[in-house]
Formats: sequence, structure tokens, C-alpha cells
Amino acid sequence: MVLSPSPPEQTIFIAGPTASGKSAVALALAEMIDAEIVSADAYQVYREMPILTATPSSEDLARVAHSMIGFLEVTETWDATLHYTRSMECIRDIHARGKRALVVGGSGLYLKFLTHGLSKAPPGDAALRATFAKKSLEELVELLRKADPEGAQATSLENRRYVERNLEIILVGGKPLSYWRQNWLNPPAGPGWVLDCDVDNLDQRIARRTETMFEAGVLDEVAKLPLCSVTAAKTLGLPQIKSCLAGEITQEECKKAVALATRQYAKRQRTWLRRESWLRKLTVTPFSSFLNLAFQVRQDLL
RNA sequence: GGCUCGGUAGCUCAGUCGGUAGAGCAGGGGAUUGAAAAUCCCCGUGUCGGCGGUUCAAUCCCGUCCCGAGCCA
Repeated sequence: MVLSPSPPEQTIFIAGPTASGKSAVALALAEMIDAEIVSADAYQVYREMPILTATPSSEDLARVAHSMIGFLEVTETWDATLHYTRSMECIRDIHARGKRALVVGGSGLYLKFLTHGLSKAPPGDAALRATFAKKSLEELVELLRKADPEGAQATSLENRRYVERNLEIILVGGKPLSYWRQNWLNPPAGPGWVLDCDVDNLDQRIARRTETMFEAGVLDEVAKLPLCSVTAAKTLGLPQIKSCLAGEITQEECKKAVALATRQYAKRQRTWLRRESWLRKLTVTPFSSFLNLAFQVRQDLL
């Protein structure tokens, strides 16, 4: 209908911190431009905890086709690579059906892979990680210093997670992380927007969402969960709710703790997203409607 | 009304045998290339409750007042 600088085979990205309203904007936009949604949310992949992870409702899922949502059991591990691979398949399918793909999410690394591609660095190695787990950080740092002195120089050695990954890469692939990490130079795979919501406003939205979660029955939801995989066990709010179920804290304390953890996460997201300067800002005020924000994106798109 | 214990950072509290103070949490900033809702790094001036007094010097000692908790009437 209209000339578009962004061809349909280009993916559209919508990012933003938790509770900023990404899903609502994406839903409205998807209906406007006949797109399908691909979630770039690290935790909405799990099926058994839709309330805790604020997964889109069944009504929303019925309105617009979504992928990467609620297909995994909580006993399974998951990671950004698996997410990338599967998401790319979904995106190809969507394009094959002649529709646009709308990637929506707030998980920085997951989004980064989808926007800028995955490097060919060796994937995670469970066996190797198991051996790392037995060592002290000092020992791991020593190993890294020997195997990859430059890598040791370049990463924060207080961060066990980073030390382990650096080691993993050099031990499995024989080349240091720095060798692989140039892929970010690629331009993003399509136009993108970030919901920009001021802190007080977002805090209020988080408090409201937490309240709603409890009304919807998160406690029951979590009580029914089987033993979670290491990935699923990291879900925001899970430890607090378990502690409430165990009677260690009251429900009020639990709500506060969950909202707090969520705010702290939102702050980390803000820091991550600030760096993604290619994303166009969509300012969210207490008065903005998601429909209007969606219109704004569509306008920019044309 | 009397006595006791408190009043120090947004919160919980240390501390200074008198030389104007520091932890945890909260908060802010940053990093982030296959566990990322993870993990890690950096950031602490605040009438030390008010007013007087002693002192070269008071948040610290003394007096008094205010506020809170408790005990005794």
C-alpha cells in the first residue's frame, strides 16, 4: 500500500523493561500491520508459570499468533542460543507465510542475538561446567590466566560466570572469546523501538503487576511446580514465593520482595537498553495508550 | 508525674576513651558475545533530635527541652 523503507522480510523489534507495556504495544501493532509476534523473553518460554512470568493471556494469544511462548517444561534448561536458533526458524516460517515478524522482549542478551546474530564461538559445555563447579574462583582464574592471558586481562575476574565462559571458549574451541566477539559490528537485523518509561511510573506499574499476579494465583501456580531446571529456578520472584509458601514470610512481605526484585531487574534492563542506541524511543507516560504507541511505530515504519 | 533506655544516611544500626562519622539494606551509575529474570564492578556530607553550658575543639561530657519505647506510681 505505501512505500516502506523497511521491507517486509525485515524483522521489527520492540524492547523495553518489564512491565513497560511491550506486549500490549506489540499486540496492537501486530494487528495493524498483520505481523506475528516472536517473544524474546527468556522466561515466557516456560509453560507452567504463565502468571509469574506475565505471559500474554490466552485471549491475546488468540488475537495474534505468538511463538516462543509457553512451549517448554519447567524441568528443562534453556539458554540464549537455543532461543536464537528456534526463534530464527519461527521468523523464517513467518516470512514464508508472507507475514512480518515482530520480535518482542526484554531479555538483553536474547534480543542481542536476534538483532545482531550469533557468533560461532563454541556453545556451553555441560560436562566442562560441571568440572568448573568443583573449583574455586581463584583456581579458575589461574586456569584462565594460563590458557588465555589476554582474556583474563579483559574480563572481570571477580565474575565467576564470565571467567567460566572465557575458559570454556578457549578450552573447547582453542580460540579466545575476543576472537569471536566481533559479530556485534553487524547492523541490526531490522528497525527497533524501545519503550522508555520513567522510573517512578515503571515502579508503579511493577507494583500493580505484582498485585495482579497474586490475585491471579501465583502462589498456587508456584506450589504446583515440579522441581525446576537450573534455568527455570532463576525465574524472578520464585524464591520469594517459595519462601512465602513455606511460611517464612507473610504474603505482604512476599509481594514487597517480588516487586523489589522486579524493580532491580528493570534497572538492569534500562542499563542494557540505554546502550542499544539504534533503538528508537517510544516514550511511555502514565497517560499514553498502547494503541497510540503502536500507531507511532507504524507511522515510523512507513 | 518519677525512673530507665533510645533519637546518627531513605531504612536498620555501628562508632567516636572529645579532634565534625561508617556498615548492611534501599537507591544511583556501569559492564554484559550460548546459564542473562543470570553474574559482576563502582558510588556514602549526614543541622550525629533542638537549645544552652564546659572546652582550643562537642555527635561524644553536663544541663534543659522535644520525640519514641519500656518500667514504676
